[in-house]
Formats: sequence, structure tokens, C-alpha cells
Amino acid sequence: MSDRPDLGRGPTLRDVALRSGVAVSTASRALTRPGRVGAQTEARVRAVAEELGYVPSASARALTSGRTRTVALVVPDTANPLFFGMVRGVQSRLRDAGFVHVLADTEESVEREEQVMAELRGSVDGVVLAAPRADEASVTAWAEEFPVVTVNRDVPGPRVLIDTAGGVVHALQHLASLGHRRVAYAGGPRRSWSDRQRREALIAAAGGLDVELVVTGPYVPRREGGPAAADATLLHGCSAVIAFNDLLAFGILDRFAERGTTVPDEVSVVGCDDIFGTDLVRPGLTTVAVPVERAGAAAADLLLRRLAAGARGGARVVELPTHLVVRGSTGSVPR
Amino acid sequence: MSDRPDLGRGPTLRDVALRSGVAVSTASRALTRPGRVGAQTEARVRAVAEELGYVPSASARALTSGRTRTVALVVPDTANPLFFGMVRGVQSRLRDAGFVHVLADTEESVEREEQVMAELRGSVDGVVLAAPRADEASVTAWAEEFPVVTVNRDVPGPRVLIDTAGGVVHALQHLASLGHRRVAYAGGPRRSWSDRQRREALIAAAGGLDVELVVTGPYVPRREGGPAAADATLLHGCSAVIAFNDLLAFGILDRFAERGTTVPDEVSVVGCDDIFGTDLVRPGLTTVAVPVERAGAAAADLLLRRLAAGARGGARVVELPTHLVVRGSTGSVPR
DNA sequence: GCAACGATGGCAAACGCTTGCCAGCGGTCG
DNA sequence: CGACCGCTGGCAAGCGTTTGCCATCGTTGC
Repeated sequence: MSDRPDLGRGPTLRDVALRSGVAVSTASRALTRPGRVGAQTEARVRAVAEELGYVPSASARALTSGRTRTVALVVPDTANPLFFGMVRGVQSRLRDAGFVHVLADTEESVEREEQVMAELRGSVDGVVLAAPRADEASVTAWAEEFPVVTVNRDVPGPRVLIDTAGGVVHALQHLASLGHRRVAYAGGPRRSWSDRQRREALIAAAGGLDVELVVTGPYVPRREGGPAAADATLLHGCSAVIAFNDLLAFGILDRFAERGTTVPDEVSVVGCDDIFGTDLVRPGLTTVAVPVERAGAAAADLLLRRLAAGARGGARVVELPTHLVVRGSTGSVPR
Repeated sequence: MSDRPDLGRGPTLRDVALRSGVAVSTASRALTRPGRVGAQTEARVRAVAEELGYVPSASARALTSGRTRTVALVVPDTANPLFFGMVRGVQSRLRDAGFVHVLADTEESVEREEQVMAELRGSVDGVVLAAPRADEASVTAWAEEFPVVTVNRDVPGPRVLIDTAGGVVHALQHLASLGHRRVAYAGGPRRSWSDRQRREALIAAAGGLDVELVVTGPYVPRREGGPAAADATLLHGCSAVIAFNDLLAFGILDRFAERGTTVPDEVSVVGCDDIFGTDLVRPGLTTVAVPVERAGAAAADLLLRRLAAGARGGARVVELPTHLVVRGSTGSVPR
């Protein structure tokens, strides 16, 4: 093996300066303040930098500027395809702004979340905190200490909220129009703000639609939670079920298939999120589409603006609409 | 320009030292070298640090130590669920070692890849480079400049290789045993090492199995590539198709459904990767399961070891096996 | 012909932390 | 009783950049 014990970081600005015959400060300016030094000097320095393969040290920069040009995206579960989209949204904006992002998974745990946020404070300029599970007090405290943009959690500070409440109500209307009079809501994590929004919106809307709503759960918001939710739906004599999220809905479909209960002839199923896979199942899953990539992008924008503007810059709130995507998993009530 | 609003970083080590009545150096040691200072002093410093909510500045640390405790994961397409498993694998190992990771997407573009790698050099300790599309020369050059572990690319240096070649051959045997005599391989990106491995392994194996292999493509390795691949399969009179990856296979299934060609009765389909969704489609997709999370973990291990050991530490190669998962999309040849 | 000036580039002081080196100190050993 | 030693903790030198301030110098305006 090419035995280079000197796992050396590359050339530094000093090397560039030396080689171009200028002072370090001049080299710095030549590379970062176009026009601040003579055109000729600038060209020479640039050439040398290129030649040496000089790459500025991000840490050194961060040290003087106080900004790391790094933001973190903290999500409760990196295995959920829902967050893939958010990652992409955040990333696209960040990249254009010359930022990089780190990804942290809190595994749906409040403790991990707290730990992660504490660690992050020392190493990033700001955080996009998706669907935090911690108390409002904690989240607020973090937001006071450093720039935080939350997604799907209605706490003070800049935030992006996705109106899934409106979406599930549309779903309920859709079901009502198909004749369903008894509908189950298979709930998600109790600490989830989204779950509460959806649940309460459904309860509020049910009366006006002459629908009886049965709330079941909470279920683990993954496929494994589905069987219990499916069985509860039938147990309570519901002809349709709205699941907290698509993952859960997939599990519900699995279970119905296993039981020989046909969808949508015997029971209708609605999911939420419109993640990868909703149009892969047969029948396709009717679901409330959340614009998750846009949400990520919006959150990144908010964060970037906050970083640019300092503490002032206000606490903007972006609300994103959802829409119902009707596929094959919903149909008329069986008679 | 000092109009910087007090986007205040938190307390520094100096604050802690001042408040505990010790020198900065002592405070540093109290927090990072247990035992190096008196027990009493250590306790006091720790208490003060806790009280102040002190978080060490990662950039300052990085500057002195030369290590950022950050590694990057570079993938060609963050939208591919395949890579999310890898992210998880990498992350799990990294977290245990106290590292964070940044995620970079090269969008299947060689230029982006080069750009990303250059930028990364200044800000991370090392890189896990998944399925690089650049020339071998470039990759080798990067690996010489700083610690790089590649995944699914057989270039010198520490690397993780997944034996999908073996997997697709199993798939071909499986098809042969079902009576298929004319099988298509719907190829992926020409720059993909995996694609080449699979293609060549299939070609080599076909003869011995008395199967005629028709190579088609390249197709874009996403769902959108499927229709073309499906049509080509039928055009060439093949009774089965092995797709470069599952995404492509999904697209193929879509197209067959659209054409009214039933799977597996009229044609069999095999995917590769076993990503999220393979058991969601009906019929379930027979596919070559790639232990992608393990691959991520292995890559992270290799990288961490390299970082710990310096340039020596050798160029270990980890080879991971695959296995064929048979679901419903493959069946006997139609007669 | 002189002062004021803009352009250019160097000096040095940070930024927050780690770490080699040394001083003080009480105790141990021969 | 003096030489040593181990334990503590302080001093200061960086790590690689950025940036405020200053010195120089060739111009320009009057």
C-alpha cells in the first residue's frame, strides 16, 4: 500500500500565499473578495490555489465567521419514506445556498431528540426539526437558543405546518359521499401533533356529515401496526378506516387481504401522506397527499432567511395545503 | 461589519473556566481528560459547564485536532429507497462512534460528483462513496487524497462490494428451472459498476443454463424506465425479464398491467435490490435482496477503522452476499 | 506643486479549543 | 536531609481563516 503516514489535510492558505509570493491575508482576499486585490494578484493566487488543489478548511472558516454553513435535519424515523421527500426538499434549497446538511434520526424517542438537539447546538447553524416529539417547553427552549424551524408542530417560532386536518376531512367527506356512515380513525403516536390535528378535525367534522367516527389506537405508525388497526375496524363494525399514515394503511391492507376481506368492496381504506408505494399496492391506496418535498424546501427557506436576517426576521408560518388522492381502496359502502 | 445581531453562540470554554475559577486549559482537561485534573476541580468544572449549558464548538475542536468527526455519504440518487437503507446503516455505526454524517446527492451526474467530492475535502474526515459514476482514475485520486470507502465499485482502496452478480445468476437459474429459455436483462446506467457485474455474470451463466440472454437498455434506473424495458422484453420474444433494479421492475410491472400482459402467467419479472415496496405490489416482486443496511454499516466500519489507523490499515474489502427472494412475479414459462 | 485620495497589500488580532511544557507542592525514598 | 517523583494546574503556542487597521504609492484635483 502506498504508505503515506501523513494522512495530511491538503495545502493551506499559507501554502498558497507562500507560493504566490503574497501575504496570507492577500491570498484570502483574492479568493473570497473578488476585486479587493489587484486583478493580476488575484489571478496569480487563484492559479496557484488551483494548481495546489487548495480547499479551504470549513472548520477554520466556521471559527472566525461563527457560521458553519451546515444545518441539521432532525426526523423521528429515517425509515419512513415520508421523510425521504423532506430530505430532498431541504437538500435542494440548501445546496443552492451553499450549505450542507446533516441528518439525525431520533427514533421516535424524546430522549434521543433532546440529546441530538444538545449536540447539534455546537456544530450547526440551525435545525429543521420535523415532527418533534418533545414537550412544547423543550422545543421552545431550543428555538430560543438557536435557529430552529419546526415542521408539523405548532409551537412559536418559524414553522411549516401541513394542513392534513383539512385533508382527512376531505377524505371523510369522500367516504360519506360514498355512503359510509360508520368510519374508524386508526390513530398514530399520541405525542404526534399531526395525529391530534387529524383526530380532532375528524371528530369535529363527523357530526355535520352524519357519520359516526370511531377512534381506535394508538398504533405504531408502521406496517406492523396495521393488523391491530384492521381488526379493530371490523370489530367496531366500521365500513371504512382512515389511517394515521400510509405505512399503517399498508399494514391494514395486508391484514384485510389475509382475512379475505376485500377492499374496497367490503371495506374502504384511506391513508395519509402519499408516500412511495401508494400506487404500487392493489388496489391503489386512496390517501391524503402531503407536499412533503415542498415542506422541506419551505422549512429550508425559512431557516436560511432566519440565518441571514438574524433573530429578527420574525416567526413566519408557512401553511401548506394537502389534497385527497383517490385511488382504488375506497368505494361505495357494501349493502 | 459588526451589525451582526447577537445570534449568540452559547457560552465558551472561557466562560466556564472563568466561572469555575480555573484556567481555560484546566477546564478543557476537566471535560475531556477524566482523571487528568483533581477530582474536586473536575466536579466543579463539570457542574459549571452543565449549569451554563456549555456545548463545545465542533469547529474549534476540529481546527486543533484536524478531525471534524464528520463523514459524508455520497449517493447517486437520494430518491432511491435503496440508499435510505444505506443511510441507516452508515448512521447507526457512525452515531455509536460519535460521528455525524452529511448526505450528498450527485444526481447520477459525474460533474456533480466531482464537485461534491472537492468541496467535501475541506469539511469532512472521510467519505463513503456509494456507487460512484466517475472514472476509476478520479475515484482513485480522491482516495489518495483523503479517506474514502467505496461501495459497489471495485477500485483500489477499502471497499464494500455486494455480490449482486451471484444474485442475478441465482435469479437466472430460478427462471431456467421454471422453463424459461429466452430471458431479457433490462440494463441500468452504463457507468454503473453493478450494472456491468450483473450483465456480465448473466451472459456468462446463460450458456451453461441453456438460456438465451437478450441484453436491452440502458434504461434510466427508475420507474419511468420501465415501459421501454417492458416493451423491449416482449419485442424480443422473451418470457422473462431481469431488471437492473426494483424501481425499473416496478415500471415494467406497470407497463405489463397497462398492456394487459399478466404476470407471471405470460411473463415473469425479477428485480434487484429488494427495496421498500417489493412486497407491496401484486404479485409481489421476485428480487435479488441486497443487504444494503449491512453494506452501509460495513462501509462505516471500514471508514472508521481507516480514520483510527491512519493510512496504514490497509485496503480491506468486504464482500456481502445477496440472496434471491422469490415472490409472485415469477412463474413457469407459458406454453 | 501640494494635499487628499483610492487602490493595493501586509500585519496582527481574533475565533474556541487542545496540548506540550513547566512550576509549585507535598510526599517518598535512600 | 536532600534528591526525586507524581499530581495539579497554568502558560502559551498553535490550528487555518477572516478582517480591521495601517502603510505605501501612484493619481487626481485645485
